Amino acid sequence: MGDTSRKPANTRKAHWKQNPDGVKEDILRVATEEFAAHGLSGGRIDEIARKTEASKRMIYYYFGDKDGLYQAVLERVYSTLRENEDALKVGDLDPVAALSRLVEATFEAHANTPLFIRLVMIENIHNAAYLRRSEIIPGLNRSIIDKLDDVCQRGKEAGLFRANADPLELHWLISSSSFYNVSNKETFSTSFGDTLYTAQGQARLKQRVVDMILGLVVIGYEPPLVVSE
Amino acid sequence: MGDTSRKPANTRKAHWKQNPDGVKEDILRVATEEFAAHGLSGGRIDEIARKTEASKRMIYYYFGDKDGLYQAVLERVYSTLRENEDALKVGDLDPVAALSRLVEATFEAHANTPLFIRLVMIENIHNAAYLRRSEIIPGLNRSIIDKLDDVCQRGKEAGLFRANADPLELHWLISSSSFYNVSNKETFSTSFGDTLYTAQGQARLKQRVVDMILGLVVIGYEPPLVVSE
DNA sequence: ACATAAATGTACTAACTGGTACATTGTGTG
DNA sequence: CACACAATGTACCAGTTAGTACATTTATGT
Repeated sequence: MGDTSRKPANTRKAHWKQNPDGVKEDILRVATEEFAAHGLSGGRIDEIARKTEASKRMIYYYFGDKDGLYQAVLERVYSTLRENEDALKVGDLDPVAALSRLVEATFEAHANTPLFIRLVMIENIHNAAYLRRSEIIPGLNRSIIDKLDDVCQRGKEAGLFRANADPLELHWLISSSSFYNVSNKETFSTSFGDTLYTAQGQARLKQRVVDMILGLVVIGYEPPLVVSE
Repeated sequence: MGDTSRKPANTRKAHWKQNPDGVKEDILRVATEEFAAHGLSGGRIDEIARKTEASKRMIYYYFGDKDGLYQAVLERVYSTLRENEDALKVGDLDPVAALSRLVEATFEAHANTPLFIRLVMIENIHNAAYLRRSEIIPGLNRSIIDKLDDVCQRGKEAGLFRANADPLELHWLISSSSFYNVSNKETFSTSFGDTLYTAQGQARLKQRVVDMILGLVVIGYEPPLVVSE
């Protein structure tokens, strides 16, 4: 093996380091993009193999089959999102400010994770079949409900919130706007123009969602009359 | 093989009537279900051919290719929906009742047309590429905006509505909850249980959405304190 | 009736795509 | 150092699926 005689053919990894987790992670990263872009049936294993450092062989080695890979992608994305949720602390804010902050944070979090949104859209197309099959996901979204519950209780005790304010309903209401904002951006823009999807439009929408939620929950709430932009 | 010598083999159409529109419509009906169920890439032409009275040959004869069929499905569904929208009249209601009715009707219309919702979800996965390519769809959803605009103007003139109430924003807000309610039913139920998707839950959600919108628009609005269920 | 075009049936194919068989290389362990 | 096992590369296959070639039947206008 003289100094020049060694020609490793494929330079990128002349000799592979044993790093299964790195390989798995790389595959998952690429697969997430592929499935988010084209769906489960539209996603191509060969395309994932082409874009990853690993090979098609390794995809099947670690994830079994296409469904297994999709499931792993789904679980990974849900986990990532839970971590984000957990990071948000509003315990030291007064109830109204806390609720306001939770709504804004949810709206922004959705806007910042379009890949997640797309995967959830796709999963709904599959009637949540893979989500249901998952063992790690049920109860994963608990933390956001807990936070809303805490805020609601504090708000009610302070006599600021209506008695019928319900954490689960609130989560649904907040999520619906936040999710739709990302999921239906393209069809909505196509039908009605992109006024609501400019920076100003998005800021205004976010404010409206906050106003709606506060209006529903906070007794005697009057939205700040932000007039001209 | 009985005494009756005439055995038409396939009884359903011993000799076909020339009825191109009927055939096209039949294909579209079946294709709508197929694409709504499995998406564009997941939908199978052979499966559509099997379920329709017509044959695979006729699908290509009338619609060219898979994309053409999908596009036709999309346009047909959007058109149907426009007709539904047009049918709704709220001109003779006072502004608050009219807005309330528009929200309820939108919520219900979405709940009643899951196939449409699924196709829009799928179209968003495709970044609205086919919707954009359509020549008949732009401006098709105009009528709902017109209705909201009319109601807003009447409400403002009567001094009932806030000055910044905006028809497009309102449509977005109303649609978001109505759409999400159907589109994300499966993942939401899986994560948080189906309390909100029982008959009572749905009625309550609908009421909440109405309350939110009225709270945002109607000056001094206080939601009716529907307490116990 | 007859020509012409529209509508339909049958059988086929070319390409794609998920998945696998088999050989090989690297790594930790006794 | 040898052995077992984990990790990887290469080439391949079998089933699926969109799309087509070609022949045939029905309606229609003259």
